[in-house]
Amino acid sequence: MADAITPRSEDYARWYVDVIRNAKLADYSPVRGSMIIRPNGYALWENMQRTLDGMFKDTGHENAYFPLFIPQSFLEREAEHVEGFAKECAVVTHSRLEVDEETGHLRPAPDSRLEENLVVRPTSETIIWDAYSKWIQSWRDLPIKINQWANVVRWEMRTRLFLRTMEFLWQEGHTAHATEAEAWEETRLILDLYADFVEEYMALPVIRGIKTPSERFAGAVETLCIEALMQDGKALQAGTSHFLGQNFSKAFGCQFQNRDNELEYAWSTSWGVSTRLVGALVMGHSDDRGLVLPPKLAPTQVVIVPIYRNDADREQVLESAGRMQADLRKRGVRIKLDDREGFRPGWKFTQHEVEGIPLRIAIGPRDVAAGTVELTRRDTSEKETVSATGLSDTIEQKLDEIQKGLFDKAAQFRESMTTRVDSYDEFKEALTDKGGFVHAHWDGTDETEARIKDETKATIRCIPIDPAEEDAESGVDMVTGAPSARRVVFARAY
RNA sequence: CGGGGUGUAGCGCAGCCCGGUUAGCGCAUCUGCUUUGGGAGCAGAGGGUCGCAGGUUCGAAUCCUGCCACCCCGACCA
Repeated sequence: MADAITPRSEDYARWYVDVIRNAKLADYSPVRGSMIIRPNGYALWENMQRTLDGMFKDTGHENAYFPLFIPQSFLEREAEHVEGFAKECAVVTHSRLEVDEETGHLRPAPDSRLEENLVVRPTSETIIWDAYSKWIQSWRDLPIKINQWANVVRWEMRTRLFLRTMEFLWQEGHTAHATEAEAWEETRLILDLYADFVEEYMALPVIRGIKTPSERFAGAVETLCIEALMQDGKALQAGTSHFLGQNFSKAFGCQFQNRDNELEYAWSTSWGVSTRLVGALVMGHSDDRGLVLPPKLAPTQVVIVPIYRNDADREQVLESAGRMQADLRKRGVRIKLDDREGFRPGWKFTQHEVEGIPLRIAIGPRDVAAGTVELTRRDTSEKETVSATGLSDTIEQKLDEIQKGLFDKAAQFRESMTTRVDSYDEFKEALTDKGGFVHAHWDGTDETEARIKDETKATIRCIPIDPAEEDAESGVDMVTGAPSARRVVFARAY
């Protein structure tokens, strides 16, 4: 069932796809660049969703749902927004199909041409701000803090499972505020929320930073982001939080009367994370044997594999296993008893490892007799025999250890993959030799940034918000020698 | 859009150069028996418009022409 997984060292891209397919997270669909998210992958997404959704609600946000179709003209309203998204939109032009008598195939019926084309949303700022402009009249109508869970479509040239698909699932938050300061506060609040989520639940350390103008969201005044490092030394943007200023409120005529009785355009933010996070999770922790999942997000945290030779053993073992399962379930542990017939224990072990279940309990006649079970950690392969009494406590403790262990390992890896350089030669050397994050001085111009990207394929991932002391000091640009206030973070990225 | 590659059973492939019985192999699937502490063994079975459309030929998976699709690598993007 599980085919061989290409080792990371041999071909990282293939390894990534092999892990996803063997762990049954996703499959290709008949349409290029779009994927089927299978139950294992969707369960992972649901766990992320559930956690994030709770965090949004705890910070005063409400969920709503805006339509999939956007009038084409809406996209024209905000100049930079058009430029950023126009070239990757799916457009609906007809409302009906009919059989072409000549070819016998279906075609859009010519007389069903829409009066105005509809765009399948690549993001929802426009349709949401059109609505907000109707809802907001007074400072008393503010703030509006809405989130939606939705799918969006961007007609990408090159796609990769989870990391970049033409249709993807995400959440997009859209808020409207009475003051600039409040909107900024919101932008920053969400950035920290995202960072906390990725670090605490996904067990991946992130850098919080500001995007350079060239990497900014189309239509934003400022884009904040979190950047994570993958095992092949490439960076991945894991979430963005945009301060939109008054760009969209102006584009959609959304004014309100403020406390000083003046007309003012609303201040806004938007922010999102997507199913790309599932890809980040895979790339961040998994190994050559398959998926490795942090317990806090794993759909199944613990699996029990019963072992027996005959019916008498079977009955005894299953009874014991059933009791453990019930105890752990009561504690809120997501646990599965794999009592499927027709699969041998060894086969189950391997399968559960491929699927990334953090902890395995094996229990056989020997254990029942001795009052023990065998525990095996997915992340370290560490195996130990522990007492069946107090098992629930042991398990909970182990799950915590795994969660922490994964974060520490990823943090250590990032540390070892972070280089601080002062010259362009050192910079190129660091990129070629080991990749990862390279901290260097930059003169702040688009030209230098573009030149470096052109010559090295490395982009400025962000200007860190909380720089290390060594990065906060001033210096000179490694390429042009012009003054630089501080180091910024470069990397080759997904 | 540029470069590379691949389309033959659910998956992975061989066969094609040099046309010729009923298109083959591994894995997976199904049945039976034996097994079960790290991917089981034996026996049997089912499953194919050879990507599509033309053409050449007595005969095409194989040769010719055209088309389509997908994957990988780059530029663009979450």
